[in-house]
Amino acid sequence: MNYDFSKIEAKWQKYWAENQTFKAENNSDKEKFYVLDMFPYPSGAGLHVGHPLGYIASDIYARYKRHQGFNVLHPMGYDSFGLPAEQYAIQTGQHPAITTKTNINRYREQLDKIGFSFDWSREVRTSNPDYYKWTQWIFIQLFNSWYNNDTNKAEDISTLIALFEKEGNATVNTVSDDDILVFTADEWKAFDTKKQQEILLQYRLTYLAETEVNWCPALGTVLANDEIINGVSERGGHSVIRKKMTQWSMRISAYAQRLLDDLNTIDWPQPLKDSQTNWIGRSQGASVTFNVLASEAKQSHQIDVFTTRPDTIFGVSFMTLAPEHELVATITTPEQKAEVDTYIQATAKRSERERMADVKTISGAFTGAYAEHPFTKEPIPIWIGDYVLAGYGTGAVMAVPCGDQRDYDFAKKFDIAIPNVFEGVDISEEAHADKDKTVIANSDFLNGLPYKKAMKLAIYELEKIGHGKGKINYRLRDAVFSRQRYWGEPFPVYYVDGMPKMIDAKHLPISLPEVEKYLPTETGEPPLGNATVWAWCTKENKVVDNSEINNETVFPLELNTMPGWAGSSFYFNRYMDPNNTEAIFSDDAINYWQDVDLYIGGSEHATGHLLYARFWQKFLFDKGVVPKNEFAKKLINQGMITGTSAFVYKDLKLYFTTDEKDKKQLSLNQHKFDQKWVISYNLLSNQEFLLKLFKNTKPSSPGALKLYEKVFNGTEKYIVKAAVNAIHADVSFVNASDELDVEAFKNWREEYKDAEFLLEDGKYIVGREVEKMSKSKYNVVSPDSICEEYGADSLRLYEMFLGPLEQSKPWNTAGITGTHGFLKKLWRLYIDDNGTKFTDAAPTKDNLKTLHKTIKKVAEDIENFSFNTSVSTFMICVNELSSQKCTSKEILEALAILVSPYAPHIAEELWQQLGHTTSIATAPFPAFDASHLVESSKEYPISFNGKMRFKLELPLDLSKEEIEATVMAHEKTIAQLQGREPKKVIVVPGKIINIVG
RNA sequence: GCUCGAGUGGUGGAAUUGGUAGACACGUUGGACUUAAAAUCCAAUGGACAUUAGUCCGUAUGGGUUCAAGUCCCAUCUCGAGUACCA
Repeated sequence: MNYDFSKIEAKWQKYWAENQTFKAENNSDKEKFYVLDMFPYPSGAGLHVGHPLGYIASDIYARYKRHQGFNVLHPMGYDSFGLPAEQYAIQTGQHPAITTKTNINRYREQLDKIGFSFDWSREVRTSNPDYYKWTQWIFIQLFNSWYNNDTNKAEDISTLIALFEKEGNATVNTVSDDDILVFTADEWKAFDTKKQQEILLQYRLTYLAETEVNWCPALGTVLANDEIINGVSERGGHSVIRKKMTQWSMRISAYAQRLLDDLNTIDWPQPLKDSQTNWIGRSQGASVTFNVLASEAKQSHQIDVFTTRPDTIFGVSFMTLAPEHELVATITTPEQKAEVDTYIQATAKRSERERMADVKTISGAFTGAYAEHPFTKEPIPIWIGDYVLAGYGTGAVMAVPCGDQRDYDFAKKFDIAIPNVFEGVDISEEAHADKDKTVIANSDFLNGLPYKKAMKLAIYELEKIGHGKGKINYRLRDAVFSRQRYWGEPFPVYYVDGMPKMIDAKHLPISLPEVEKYLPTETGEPPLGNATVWAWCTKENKVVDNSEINNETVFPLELNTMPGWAGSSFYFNRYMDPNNTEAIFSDDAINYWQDVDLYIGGSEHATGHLLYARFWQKFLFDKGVVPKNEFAKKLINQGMITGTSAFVYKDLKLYFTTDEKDKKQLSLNQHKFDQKWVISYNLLSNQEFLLKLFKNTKPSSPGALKLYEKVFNGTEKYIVKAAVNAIHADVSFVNASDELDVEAFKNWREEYKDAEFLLEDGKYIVGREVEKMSKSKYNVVSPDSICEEYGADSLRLYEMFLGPLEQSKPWNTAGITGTHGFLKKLWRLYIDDNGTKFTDAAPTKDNLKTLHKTIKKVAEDIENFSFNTSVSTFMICVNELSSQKCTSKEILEALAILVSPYAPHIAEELWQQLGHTTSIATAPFPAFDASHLVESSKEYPISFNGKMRFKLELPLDLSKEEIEATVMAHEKTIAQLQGREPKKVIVVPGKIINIVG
């Protein structure tokens, strides 16, 4: 009986589905283990072999944990709201729900073929109203909360109102909007409801505010900071401009410190933690207030700055404001107005991208105004410059040119003084930004102090005179939560007199309305503005026709939708109890499953999904909804699988040179053939071949003829070089030896129908290059085709065999014959043409040694996520057992279980052939017994001066002295030494012997 | 620029605490079987020299520590990822 993988795999996939083998129970005496994959966005292109890499790794781990007796939760679902489906809808009119469903079905089909042990009864789709009901629910919880810095957690908004009623807002310690009006308890009570609501919005964890946003005109929506890469949109690469809009925002800044601190409590990759740390961007320093010197006509103003170097405050020689700073217009003197206005206009025109690309150009303008130094009372000129960002800190800096390179460059350019406040430091060439070992000078009371002490004292003195205080600043901005798109979660929000009101949670979900067109309306409103049934009736508590809006009982609904990250910020919790209609999940479910034990996914989500999900988890933790402050204990980033592109070479041109290095001659003396040639890879550097080719096709043009004469009749020796155009060939036309199926290629590309292929040894060999897997490079390999040709087990093994999980590595289908051959060999260990081979024979010593060596290594490998090395271990094991002619059932049963997490189909089949009637999935993992590995002797490497010269088998119970004596007496040792007396003999029992001298 | 990661045969990679560099595969070469092909099996395969025995070189480069370095330290180069005027 042969290894018929397609029959076996179909059989067991059906068995698992019918028997719900991998259904996880929420009530179990077993210990829980939660293995999670980042759920995919179901794109129209389907999966390529790179996508399942992480899923295979997590599946191996999940299956291993089942063998270890855990109750394993291993779910899968779809992040099914998103831009591509909507873009497609705009182009074709097809409802995104339909495309999304089609894509999901295709994904499911592909996933099923690979044999994952997902509990599909728990599938979630973020675009499903049963699911986004809870996205909306969390939004309402955020709206009804504020952040209390005293208790350091989110609290219900009612506790804030109680505070206001008792003592106003002066003493409230919170994270809120910046420009907050201070009021007393009496004033609060006197405010009308609308005013009160406006004030509360400034404190809520999700709030509506006019913010400067990243507007992408091409996509017709705003983007979050993490959706912009190098100043253009992550999706599509469209330009992004800054624009003021009223938007929902999430007050993630309230959690900045906790998001930073708790990174220490989770086992996540360091690079990922680093990038979150970076993104949060905590910096410690002080805020300092400068008074603007009032010119006669004007009232006094103050400018707040944030600085990390209050110790250098005596080095301030000017101030710089962002061109957008609100005070610019007010303080600019009439004489400078024209210059300032010109500058502001010029910078406004430059896009974010230009500004970023052009860091070198220093530009700015003087406002004519002066501020007063808080200590020296000296006047300080106030400039504006676009190196100061409006969005960071206060949009203003105190410039200390001696200690900051940007300030230094600015001062040089505009000829501003550069006072030196560092002891013994030369600043004639550049600023001195180093903090350590720096001693402050020329700074009144700070003189002679090192950086740290000066910093403390400066803050103390600033506080004393009321001109500043210690402050911690974060780069992390509040996250814009509104998108002007159709295919996203609707907000459970309606507007009364311009103020947002939450729909009561019991009326959720608020389902996405139908629209005629998915584009913005003619008046520039988001696509939901096209909906005709999109108003909230407070009497009937349902969505009604827009015509019923009377702003008394029926009100307009919010037109924005939520961003892509909304639905993915809590799905891991929803999997615990995904079909619950009463609650986001039951108490039993969350208390049992708690959190994710292992999360596997791509590193591209470092500052998006993974930061937002941590934020929501912390919020839900504060509200007592979830028991854990962090949702995933351990996280692994799988590396990308790249493609191995194949190239053919056309448009052959020859260059002649007399010297390998003489590049000048290369550009002269060239000859292009008229023939339509496609030349094989190795011929490109074959002198003999190229010369012959040139000789045989004697050119007709005078120039080329001259060259011909020179090369063949001249006295000088020429080196010939080929230049070609490389074009991609579909990788499916290329075999394991890089040989191109020329006929298939010709049929694929009409224009090469009559081209002449210059072959080597009768073959056309392609060039190879590693590139990202993409349709346009014709290097995409789909898992379906691999499953069809080699089987899912071969695919699973091969994906793991390619290399370490975290590393990126190129895919080359050629190598899969290795793991496929292994499975055949494994099969033959159990079954051959005459049927099953296993017997009740007692295992031999060698059998046991091989098995237990394998058990030990594989268990260690899985725990360390070193899946590639286990595959080699299996190969070694099967090679050894084969040559031992092992037929022992005891050994073969254990081996089937070991292999089962990696190659589950063949393992199930062998398990059944061995006589079992239940699935192998929960068979206990074989126990390791070290006694089988105990050796009595060791083949010692004998080194001379560190170089291994020969090996010697010696009993392990010899003492150091005995070993040394035996080795020194050995004939090969004597031969090596050739009469020399060794200086030293190092003996490490059980390891090595090194003879020095 | 800054931060992090990585450089090992023709290729993917192994070497877990400093102790036999190149496991395991792919590819290549030769052989067996076959009318032939596929499949399968056997052997060789880092480089150079050598009839053999063996010798020398070899983990990006240059130094260092050590009886012993792919592994530790210093410097340099190259590639990849993230980030980018963050005051």
